[in-house]
Amino acid sequence: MATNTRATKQKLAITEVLEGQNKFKSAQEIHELLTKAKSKVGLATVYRSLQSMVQAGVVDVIVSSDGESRYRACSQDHHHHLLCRRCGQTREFVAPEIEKLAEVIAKKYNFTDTDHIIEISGICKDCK
Amino acid sequence: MATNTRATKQKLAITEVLEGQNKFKSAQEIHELLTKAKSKVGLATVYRSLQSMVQAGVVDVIVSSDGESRYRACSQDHHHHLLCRRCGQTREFVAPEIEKLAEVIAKKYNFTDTDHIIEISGICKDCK
DNA sequence: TTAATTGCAAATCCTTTGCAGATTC
DNA sequence: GAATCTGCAAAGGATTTGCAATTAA
Repeated sequence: MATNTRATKQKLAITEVLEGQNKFKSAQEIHELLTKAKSKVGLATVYRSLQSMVQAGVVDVIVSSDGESRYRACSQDHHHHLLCRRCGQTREFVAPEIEKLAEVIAKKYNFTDTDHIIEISGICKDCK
Repeated sequence: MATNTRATKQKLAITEVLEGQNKFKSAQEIHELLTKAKSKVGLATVYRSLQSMVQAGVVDVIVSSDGESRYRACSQDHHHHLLCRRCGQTREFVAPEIEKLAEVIAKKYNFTDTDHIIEISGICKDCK
């Protein structure tokens, strides 16, 4: 593939927006953020840029359960969510042990560049 | 929603097809299989049935990297998935340690009746 | 009977593409 | 100046939805 990549205003703007986020965002959301930031970038360009950034390894993607791809600048500390099925409240938590285990499991099956989704749900004490 | 579910020929046909598979299949593939098997079932019905089956917990779903959902009859044991972001191949794994950790974390925040979603993604060795 | 389910086609939603003009190197 | 980008609008592909007809209970 084209290992070539030119530094354009659009790509810089996208990179900037991505770095201001700590959660995965969809291409459409990124496009909205750009618009709000007065950077006019076409939606198609957002998609194309994100694509090349993923290939270049500077951006991470995940596909959510509704089939939408979500992007985030690589290597940031991430956390996970604990969700109450009744009231919808969420809490964030960090669990280094789980991170490590996930890594070990991936390695066991020869997977690299790993990422993971861990969501725990239950009934919180207020709803009990 | 509707916890009600009627036993229709269509659902039976879908169940039958699913049970004859050991790999995740997309709704469209399942629809094709049905057609080949001389079971005329509308595509919309396939989607709707799969949806309710997932809710009922008798079918597993995963979303592949191209945004397509794939379905498979649940296997007995509780397991998780390792997904290759590039080719979409999946492997199942069981990790009692993770189960335990998830439980511990939930308890720490006073959550009960817990459940969890754990998906690890990466690039498999064939795609590297 | 009657509420759930189906099939069809139209409608959505996210994403990709074709192409002419604007840009970067 | 030439190879890449961009923007726009049209095209694609998966999934959903409206609605009248059908069917299970």
